[in-house]
Order: sequence, then structure tokens, then C-alpha cells
Amino acid sequence: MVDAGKRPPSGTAVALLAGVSQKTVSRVFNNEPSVTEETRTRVLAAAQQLGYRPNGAARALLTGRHDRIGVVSLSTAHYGPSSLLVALERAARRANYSLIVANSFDDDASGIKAAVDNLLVQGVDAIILSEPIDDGEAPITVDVPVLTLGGAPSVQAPTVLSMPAAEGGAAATEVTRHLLALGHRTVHHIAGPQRWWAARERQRSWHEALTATNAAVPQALTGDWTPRSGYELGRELARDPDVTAIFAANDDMAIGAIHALHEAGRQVPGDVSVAGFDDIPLAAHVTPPLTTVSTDNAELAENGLHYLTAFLADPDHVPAAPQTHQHRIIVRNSTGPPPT
Amino acid sequence: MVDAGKRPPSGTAVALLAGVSQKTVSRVFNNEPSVTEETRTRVLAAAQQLGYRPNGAARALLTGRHDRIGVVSLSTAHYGPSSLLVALERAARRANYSLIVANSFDDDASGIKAAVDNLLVQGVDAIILSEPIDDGEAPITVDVPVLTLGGAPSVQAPTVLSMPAAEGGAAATEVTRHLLALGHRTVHHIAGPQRWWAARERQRSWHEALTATNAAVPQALTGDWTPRSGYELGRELARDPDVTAIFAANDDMAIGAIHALHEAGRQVPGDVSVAGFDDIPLAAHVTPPLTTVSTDNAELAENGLHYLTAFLADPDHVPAAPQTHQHRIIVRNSTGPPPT
DNA sequence: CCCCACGATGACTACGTAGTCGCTATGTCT
DNA sequence: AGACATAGCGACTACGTAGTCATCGTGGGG
Repeated sequence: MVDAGKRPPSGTAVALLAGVSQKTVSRVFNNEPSVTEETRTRVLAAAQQLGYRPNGAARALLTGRHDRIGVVSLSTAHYGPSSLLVALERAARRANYSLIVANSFDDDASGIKAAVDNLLVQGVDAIILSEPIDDGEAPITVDVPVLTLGGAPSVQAPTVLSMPAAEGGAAATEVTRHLLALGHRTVHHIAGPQRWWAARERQRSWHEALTATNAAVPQALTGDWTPRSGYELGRELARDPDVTAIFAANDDMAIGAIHALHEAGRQVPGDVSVAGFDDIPLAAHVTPPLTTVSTDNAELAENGLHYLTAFLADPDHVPAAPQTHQHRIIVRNSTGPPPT
Repeated sequence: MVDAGKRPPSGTAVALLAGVSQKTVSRVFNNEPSVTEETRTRVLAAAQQLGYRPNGAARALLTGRHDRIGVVSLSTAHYGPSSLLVALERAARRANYSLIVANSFDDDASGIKAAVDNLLVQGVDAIILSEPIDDGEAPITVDVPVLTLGGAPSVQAPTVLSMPAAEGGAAATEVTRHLLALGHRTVHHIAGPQRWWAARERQRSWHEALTATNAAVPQALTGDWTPRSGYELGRELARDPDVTAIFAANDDMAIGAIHALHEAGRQVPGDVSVAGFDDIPLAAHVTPPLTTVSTDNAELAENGLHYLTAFLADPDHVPAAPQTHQHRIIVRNSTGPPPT
């Protein structure tokens, strides 16, 4: 005997009590046909009485399926990843999957590879990379399908599904254009940590929008997503009288920057326009209400998970990658024409 | 044969390649003594070559341990629960546990019970109730230890550990006292959804602080944690000229309320003082910077998880419940004396 | 110089589930 | 009425791992 403590009741115990075979108990719990209604109720009664629950580990060992999906994320403390994770969990539950999370923290030496290894030992049917990471490490070898939300990751897997990567791209371009259209000569950028694909993508699109209109491209400043970093970088920008428009890679940094600008006596949007990204719930309620980009993480999660589970259910008939979700620019009062 | 697809390599395959027995492979991967350095390296080389990873399901089936902890939460979209979850995952990883999350959404009929069942079928060594829920349902029967962060849940389990429930209590009292000390006759309250223990606890403490000083106890308004609900309730409060101080159960609602007050032409803190709860990173950067309560979720998670894993490792020598974490009231500019 | 202790390893087994196949009883069709 | 399909169920087995115990070889003490 391996375990001295009392184990939960097994299907065999239920079978014994119900006067049937273990196999019949299995049939009942898997809703297989060919079971009399009468035996079914008898088995269920016995199971109820013993408090029986099927043992997922045994099932997984036998079938190779875990009904579990691993998610690798980069610290879900921020609003974007966090809301995405919640949406994923909700969608997964609906598809009868559980979610197991592995974060890779910035301050944590053990990188993505450790997180992935962890998931694989636990047993997952697939892995979702919520942020295609580019640590510059050697590609990670994985033996389950991988779904990546965004750009292509450096992963070697039997199958790599990918949600269309339009993500921030189009929207960041649009925000920049919006500011230029208001009359700003150029737009400054507070970027996110370059380790994040979303940060790189937004910066790239900003850059593109500027060069497309022959606007000068100022040096981008790099924050860490926190309002504090936005505040600090905002103080730098506040010193430069040429700065009239700022696009921050997320709302938190945008609000931090506005704080710094106010402190320096510069009006928003009178003197400087500021736009963010994410449309956090607070964005509409800060002063001034923030122009930003609304990302439909719920839809992204829903589509991505549906895509993935469809593939898992039938690898031969993979549906087309779902259409990119919509990003909408939300113009509020933090952006306006430059001072004359 | 059950599964037609190719399965990942097993320990037996590694053993075959390394010219040892499966048991020796097991020994190597569990760092058992009594293995020659030479065989160890040979086994590891073979494992590396085949891309072998131990099968967690098989191990769990045999040993009854999963190295996995389930977390039941009420929608981790909000800052409090979300940051707590991240901290839990970090602490769990350090203790060599994985985290598996099950949310119970407000708009979701399947309640806590479904979430817990889910976790138990998946297989977990323990369950953490990050919010002791009181759905008024019959107590849930669980066959693994339960750790609850906060008040006692209606759960029947072999062991129920509980982190000291001082949580919001003392701090909410302190905030209310702070406002009274500034000279306010009473303090209005925007509460959170009553399904959440934290919401009830904060409301209770607010109530207590008022009655303790014989202040009038206004009817509490109940929001849903979102800034929007704070805004809407704030509009109601803004109409009442007697309202000079508001304590909102979280920062988001506080900021929403400030928005409504500003819109109604009432100055904060000149006309009305507003305090929040959580000390979200944005709290210091909104206008005006928010007086709030800083909760050390990282410490709570760390202590709670350590407490739990210590118990799992040796149920006979349970350490004392860790000391309640510190809550600090952070006074910023959103609170001040009432208008004269 | 023999016996024994001990280190290193292998054979065997159980964990709980679901696939496969075989058996029995009950129709059903000709 | 006899051959045969079919529904309902059970016996047997494999999945990959780690506990238990047996086995082999080697070095040291009597």
C-alpha cells in the first residue's frame, strides 16, 4: 500500500455497493448508452451515498486526455492580461476544460521554459501562450498543441495555432493618426516592456503611423506598464515644451503621465493630449476621461479557445482561424488639438 | 490499445534506452539516493534524448498527490482578487505546487459547488477559497483540506484552515474614523456586492465605527465594484447636500464616485471627501490622489500558502495560523475637513 | 579467509479508469 | 419455430509510476 491515509471511494466501491461491475459505473458516469434507467439510478444512488467522484488522474492516465489547458502568461497583475485570463477561464469552463496557470515573472530567473515544463508535467491537452514571448532563448520543445494569441512564438510543437495578430497593430496606428489629425506635429510614445509582444507591436504601429505621414519620430520611452512608470516618464516629457501629444501603450501609464503633466502645470488636453490603450473600466472616470483603445478580450478569449478546442476535438478538420476581433478607438476628453 | 495517437515517451522507454530498469529511472527522477553517479547520468542522457517528462497523472494515481492546489474565486477581473491570484500563483510555484483556477461568476448560474466539483475531479491536494462565499446554499462537502482567506465558509472538509479574518475589518474602521476625525458628522458608504465576504466585512466595520461614535448611520448603497456603479451611486449621493464624506468599498467605485461629484460641481475634498479601499496602483495618480487602504495581498498569499503547504506536508504539526497581514491607511488628497 | 552488512539495482505489483470482447436474455424476422 | 440481431452487462486488461522486497556484488571485521 502506497498511501496510508484513506483515499476517496473508487468506482469499484460504488460498483460493489450498487451490485454491478466497475465497468458499468464507468458507463453511467460517461453517459454511455446501453444502461438501463434502473441500473443507472441505482449506480447514481450508490455514488451519491459514498460521495464518489471519478478520478481524473486515472482517466488521464488511460486516455491521455486531461481536460485541462495550460496558460502561460507574463504576470497577470495588469488589467489586460488579467481580464484576458478571466475570459479564458470562462470560455474554457464552457468547453469543459479547466485552466492551469503558469506565470513567468519579470523578476524571476526561471523563464518561460520552466513555466511550460511545469504545465507539461502536470498534464495538459494544450498550451496557450497569452503573450508570445521572445526571450531570445532557444525554442522550447512541447509535445502538445500550442495556441498563441499574437505573434509567432519560438516554440516547437506538433501544432501551433495562432490567433490573427492584428491586435494592437491597427488600433495603435489609428490612435496615432487620430492625434496627428488633430493637428499635432508628432506623437510621443511611452512603450511597454519590450519583452511583451503587445508592447513591441504597439510601438511598431505607432512608429509606422508616424513615418507614413512623414512626421518626426521621437525617441520612444519605455515604461513597465505601471502608472508609476508613466508618471516618471511623464515628468521627463513634461519638461519638453515641444511635446504636445503622447500615446501610452496602456491606460495605467497614460494616467500616470497625465498626473505628471498636471503637476508640471500643463493642461490635458489643452497643452498636451494623452491617449492610452486597453480601455480599462476606470478610463471613463478619471480626469480628464481618457481617449483609449477598447480591446475585446472576452471575444479574443472566446474565439481563441473555441478555435483550440475545435482542433483538439478533431485535428483533421481545423476550422479557419477566427476573424480578428475588433478594436475600437474611444475618443474621450484627454485628446484635443494642440495649443495654438 | 486505447489511444491511437502517439503518446509521449514513458519511463520504461527511457529505461530501455539507458539499459536500466524502469524503477531506476523513477529513482533518478525522484532524486532518491542509492543511484550511482554513472547510472544517473546515463539515465538523464537517455531521458534528454527521448524528451521524457514524468507523467503526472500516473504519479498522482499511485501516490494520491497531485502537487496542485485549486483556487475558487469570484471573478478575478477586479484588482483585489486578481493581484491576490497572481501572488498565490507565485507562492505556489515556489512551493512546487501548480494552481488551477475556477471562477464563479455573478452572472453564472452554476455556483460555487460546480466550481469545487470541477476542481475535485481534476484532482487537487487542497482548495483555497479566496472569497468565503455565502450563497446560502447547503454546505459543500469536500474531501481535501480547505484554506479560506477570510471568514468561515459553509464547507464540510476534513480540515478547514483559515487565515485570520481581520482583513478589511480594522482598516475599514480606521478609514471611517479618519473621516470622522476630520470633522465629518457621518460617513456614507458605497458597499460591494453582498455576495462577497470582503464587501460584507467592510460594510460591517464601517457600520461599527459609526455606531461606536454615535454618528448617524446612513443607508449604505450597494455597487458592484465597478467604477461605473460608483459613478451612478455617486450621482445619487451628489444630490444630497448633507453628504460630506464617502467611504467606498474599493478604489474603482471611489473614483467613479469622484467623477460623479465633479460632474455635479462638488469639489473633492473641498465639498466631499472620498476614500477607497485596495490602494490600486492608479490610486496615487488620479485627481485628486485617493485616500485608501493598502492591502498586502502578496503577504496574505504568501502566508496563506505557506500555512497550507506546511499542513499538507505534515498534518500532525500544523503551525499556528500566521499573523494577520498589515493594512495601512494611506491618506492622500481626496479626504479633508468638511466645508465650513 | 569466510561471513555479513550494505550499497546498487531489478522484479513485481497496485493505483482507478475505460476499451475490447464475450456472454446472456430478449425479442424479431422469416 | 428456429436462426439471428441486439441490448445490457461483466471479465479482463493496459496506462506509467513508485512501494516493497529480493538479489547481486563488494569490502571489512572476526
